[in-house]
Amino acid sequence: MNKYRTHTCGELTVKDKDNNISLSGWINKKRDHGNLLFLDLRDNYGLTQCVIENNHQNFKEFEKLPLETVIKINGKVLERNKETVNKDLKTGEIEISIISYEVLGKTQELPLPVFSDQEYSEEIRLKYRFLDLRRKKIHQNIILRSKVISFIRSEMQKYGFLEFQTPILTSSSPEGARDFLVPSRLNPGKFYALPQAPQQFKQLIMVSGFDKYFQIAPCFRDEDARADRSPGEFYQLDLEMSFVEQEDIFAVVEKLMINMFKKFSNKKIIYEKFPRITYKDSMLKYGTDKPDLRNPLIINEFTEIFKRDDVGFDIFKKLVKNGSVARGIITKNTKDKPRSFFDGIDKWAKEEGASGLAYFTIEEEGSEIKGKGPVGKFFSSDSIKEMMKISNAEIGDSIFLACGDISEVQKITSQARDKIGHELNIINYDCFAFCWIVDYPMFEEDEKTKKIIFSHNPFSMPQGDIKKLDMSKPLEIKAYQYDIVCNGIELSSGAIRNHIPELMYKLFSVAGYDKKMVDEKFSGMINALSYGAPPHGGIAPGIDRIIMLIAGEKNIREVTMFPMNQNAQDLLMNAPSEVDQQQLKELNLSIKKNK
RNA sequence: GGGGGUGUAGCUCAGUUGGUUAGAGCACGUGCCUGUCACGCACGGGGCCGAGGGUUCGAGUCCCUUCACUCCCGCCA
Repeated sequence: MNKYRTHTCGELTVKDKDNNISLSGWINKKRDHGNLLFLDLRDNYGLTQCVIENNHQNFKEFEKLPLETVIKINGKVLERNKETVNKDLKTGEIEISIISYEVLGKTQELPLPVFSDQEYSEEIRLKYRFLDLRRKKIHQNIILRSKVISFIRSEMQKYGFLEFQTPILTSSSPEGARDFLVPSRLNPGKFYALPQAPQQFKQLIMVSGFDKYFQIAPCFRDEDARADRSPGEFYQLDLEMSFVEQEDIFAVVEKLMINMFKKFSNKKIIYEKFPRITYKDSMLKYGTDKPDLRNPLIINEFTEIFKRDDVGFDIFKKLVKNGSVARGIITKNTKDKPRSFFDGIDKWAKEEGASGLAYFTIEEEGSEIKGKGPVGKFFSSDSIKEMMKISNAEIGDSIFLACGDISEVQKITSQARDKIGHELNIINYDCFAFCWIVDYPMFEEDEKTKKIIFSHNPFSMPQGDIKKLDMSKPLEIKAYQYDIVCNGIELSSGAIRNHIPELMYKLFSVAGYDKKMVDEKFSGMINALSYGAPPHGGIAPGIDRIIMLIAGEKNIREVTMFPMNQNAQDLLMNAPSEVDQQQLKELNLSIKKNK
């Protein structure tokens, strides 16, 4: 028999009535009636009410045990009478009459209460993460995470994927995020880098003939944090398949996502066949490549309107003349919304750093269509009709307008979609809206340097006839590159890879890398592709974000056991920390002190 | 690197227009209480009001600097 317990705190029922049992766990809560004391004992599995009376020889001493003390209780299972049953507890029909007990782990005064639904500062939560993790909600989130990961493993195996590990100490790559570097003792002056993703390795696995690979892969990127982005490290479901096209990848991932979200969440999945939206359309209609499709609002292109002679909105007309674009959002039937609603949106836009949002409401006076609102008077009846045609707007709807350079307008209209949708309460938050964003451009122009750079992954396969690709117009080349987005959160990106070395050199040369540089920086990859590489492709959904969505959490720390804070510090383990001079010496490093 | 928010008891927070001894709930301590499940009641201990400087007769409150946490922008192929 186990020394500490015969049962867990979540399993005893009336069936165990009159049995002598023992439980071990934490004192979750005490209710001390002076001559009678109730104690809720908690472990990973649940809560059991234990009771002790003042005729017990240790009653006085027992009363003094602080919350969160770990104790073992020997006792007898009693059926509760009808009036005292607690329906909220699995074990609510019984209680344990305490015969004897033993303190297994004492506690100091708690820096944060475990039994409470209060919110605590991140600093205290992270410093005492082991206490925080005892709390119900986050404890359940972490268990959910474990279950989701197990589910992924078994599904992937069912689909015929093999799980492999890839190196953690690897080489620095010139593209992408900042690397974490690890100095090499045996190779003074040289560094390993932690992988930003196992990108090259998974391609090498395909070249090695393994056909279908997956891994719950740790990824390391030295970039600043966000609510949905852990600093330092995160996990991806990294997968890669040989002899496949884009559609084959989509089929596997859609199946996995739908099975997973259905199994672990009750929220509705709006589109079981994920809609495909081209990057170009997404940027136009939603102003971003991670649209939240729960929101019905759509951005409309109105630039041409401001070239008309019967539109007198001079600020926008002038901007448009100089190459700016004008786009707008229609809100349905908002003619009776108070002025404060419209001005609130405008004010908000200004706070977001935009020059504000102009607006008017479409109204009918007699048979005349008119714009009502601060800028309504600048639009002729015909021009409003044209805008209504473009946007399917009707009488009683309102139009919010932004004008500026294209990236500025995309940004503010995208944010305005969220803001207005939220204010109008037209977003159904109780569902999942997945979509694929497809046809990403291979290259883009760096806004500052005006250089041509890879827009996503340099290893992606360009679309079209490979032999006829026009490298003189690189910005027109699309790639077999795709993202999954759910509820406005980018879950993953992937691509069909370029497995043809000559084509790789060509594409790299467009981005300013000559053959020598490519050979040097990507020697492993290029070399491998030169010895018979299969066509292949893959994707890498972010595990942490998937769990965030399923758990309904807004912050990634709520689904991460031991996260770092925003400054990439681990307050529990005190990392990063200074190291001994001796360690530095062995690594051939010296620290330059900042003044 | 830039912008916003927050910082008051162990924890979560209140603190008015600058005004005398800085409050509440939980936790902790003492006492009472035999059916609670957020048990109840009474009493008590506990404060560098994030730190530093300034304005003022007087600063938790106003100003400046700085630190911490957080959200956002940049960044994240």
